[in-house]
Amino acid sequence: MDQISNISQLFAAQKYKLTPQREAIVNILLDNEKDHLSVEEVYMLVKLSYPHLGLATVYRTLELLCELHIVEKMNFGDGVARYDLRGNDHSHMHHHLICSVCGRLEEIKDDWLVELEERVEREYGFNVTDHRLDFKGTYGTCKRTGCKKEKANKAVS
Amino acid sequence: MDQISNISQLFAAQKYKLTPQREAIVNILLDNEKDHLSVEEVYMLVKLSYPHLGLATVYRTLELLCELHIVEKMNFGDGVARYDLRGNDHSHMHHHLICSVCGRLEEIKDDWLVELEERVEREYGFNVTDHRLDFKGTYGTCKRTGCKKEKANKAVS
DNA sequence: GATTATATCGTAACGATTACTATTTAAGTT
DNA sequence: AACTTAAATAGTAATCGTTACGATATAATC
Repeated sequence: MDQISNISQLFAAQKYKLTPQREAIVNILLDNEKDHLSVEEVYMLVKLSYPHLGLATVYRTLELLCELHIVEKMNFGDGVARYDLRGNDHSHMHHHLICSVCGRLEEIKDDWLVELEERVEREYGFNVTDHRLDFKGTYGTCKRTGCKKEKANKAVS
Repeated sequence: MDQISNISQLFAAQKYKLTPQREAIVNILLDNEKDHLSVEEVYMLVKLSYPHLGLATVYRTLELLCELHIVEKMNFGDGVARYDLRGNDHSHMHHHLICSVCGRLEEIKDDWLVELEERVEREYGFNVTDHRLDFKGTYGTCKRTGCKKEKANKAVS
């Protein structure tokens, strides 16, 4: 099933309406799946296809998408909330690599934490429902300031 | 060596002064090592022993401590920055368990990620300098709303 | 002791987010 | 189809954490 009708069903299941505004916002997120957009960035992009849309609606819609576990609200330390589309199973968040030279943010979509979660359960009596794993560091190719240009676009942490 | 003289040396090494205000703030952090205090909380606590201290000084000092890698600035999703004392080796941040029933925040001080960091290096050509690992979930003892009282104190995420 | 740099204080300014009121749109009812 | 009720949007004002700024105080240097 394609993403948008999948999401549409999630809305319906909770008696939420997939209004044109909400659909426009979801499409922006799908079109920029690789990025971690801020509210302001979503707002700018969505205004291209839906000029009349208000900022408050973006905030409300992203909050709703969060509640439905379609996106994850994250904070990478740059003062704005960023939103990350969850996978189709909506189970866990992916892991992140954050380059401190160029600011690039890459995702690891596998779940590397299965074993550690079992260990947490065993040793701490703690049942894990979600996790967050970020690595900060540098790409080998970035050590010689290879990709500083990107930094302006998405400064992170 | 005790913590405060250790920190004192770190200040001196970078030609920063350990003023009475800064020392008062550091002591609050040491006295509440287990917690993850917000700026406002540090401000309230430090005012008990140093009533004249200003809020801006708290912000500046915590920023400085961050720069010296004595504390780590974190964001658990409740809208305020929180600060966590790093270990004595100042190498890596600890992992966190965040209970979604009671809001409790526990630390795992071991580093469970050595292997995964090697894997990141190998598979992604990414050299890790720091990491962040949070688990969200529930304690077995919390499943029956065992400790809701604490929630008011430190709502997280 | 004069000079210069560093740190603090209090508050104003800023910026992201939330709250609020009026208006619009959709859904349900007779 | 008109009426009623509920849900969603728009625009903006208010809130709140954080940062910036000018004035003052403290410490270091000569």
